Amino acid sequence: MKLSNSSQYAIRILTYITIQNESLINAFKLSQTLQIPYKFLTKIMTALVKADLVESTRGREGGFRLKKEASKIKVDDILNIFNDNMKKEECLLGIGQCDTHCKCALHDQWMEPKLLLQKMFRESNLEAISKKATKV
Amino acid sequence: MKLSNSSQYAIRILTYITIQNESLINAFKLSQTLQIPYKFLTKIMTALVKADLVESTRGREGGFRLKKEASKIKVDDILNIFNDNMKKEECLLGIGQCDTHCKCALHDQWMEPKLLLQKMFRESNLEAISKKATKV
DNA sequence: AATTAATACCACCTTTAAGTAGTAATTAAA
DNA sequence: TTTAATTACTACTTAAAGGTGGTATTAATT
Ligand code: SF4
Ligand code: SF4
Repeated sequence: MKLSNSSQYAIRILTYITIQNESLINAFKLSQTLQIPYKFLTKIMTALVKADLVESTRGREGGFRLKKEASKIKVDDILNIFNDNMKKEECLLGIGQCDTHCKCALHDQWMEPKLLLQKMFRESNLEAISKKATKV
Repeated sequence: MKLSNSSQYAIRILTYITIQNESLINAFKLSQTLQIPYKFLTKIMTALVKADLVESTRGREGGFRLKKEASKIKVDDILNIFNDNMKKEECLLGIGQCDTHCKCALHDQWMEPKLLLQKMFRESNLEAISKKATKV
């Protein structure tokens, strides 16, 4: 019942970049500040670049910045990259394909938290959540 | 954002045993009915026996039955076996040790679904949920 | 032009979850 | 007492996530 490390890291990275609001932040700084293993972090950054959430500048004095406005990047966009988002049909017991008539033992109780999680992921954007964070 | 296969299987197994309410059900029957790989299922059953949720009878005509009343077995008890329960300090972004003053970017939105999930796991018992299930 | 500091890429290693195989122990039935 | 049907135990294999290492590429500085 948790997000993958990649997703957790990615959200923290992007939140931090949003808060800093500098022209460019490099991987070493991110790795140090957020305590994420450098090599793993660069792997994640490459994924964020490929997903068009971040743009990179190579070479000396290079680094990363957001590619869109922070308000346009939703948590869901981040989770999608690592296949870690809460899908409409997200299933708690792994039987799948159920509805209100054909349902598993936990269906009823699962619907409410599931919807809240979907809502949180789909409606939260980086600008909004980065304002709330008091630590990254 | 999902339970482990072991937890999913275990909940389905125990729900099915509760619904059947037979004196003994054997692993082959469970495996067939619930479409769970036989060898993996027997491994899970051993864990359930060791956790005292189920008792077994070995040898010919043997099988499994609940060791306590269904109403006394909570979903949380099952998840605990596979270390898959929602702990009080369960953390979404992996920073840990936060409160309302020192919190991550998603803390506020995470509290509500987290509490609902805790509630679901801690307050649901096998008797109640097995009545709701229309499929296992 | 050479050096340095950065990202990109590719291949590998490690750990954990998921699943499989074989055999021993147990018990009822034949 | 033998056989068949069952759970228990131990060890292995596979797949996926998490993480590391080395080198190529890029670009500003010297
Ligand atoms: S009812 Fe249960 S098994 Fe069916 S899709 Fe929903 S969570 Fe999964
Ligand atoms: S505030 Fe965020 S990082 Fe801190 S414990 Fe809660 S979920 Fe984890």
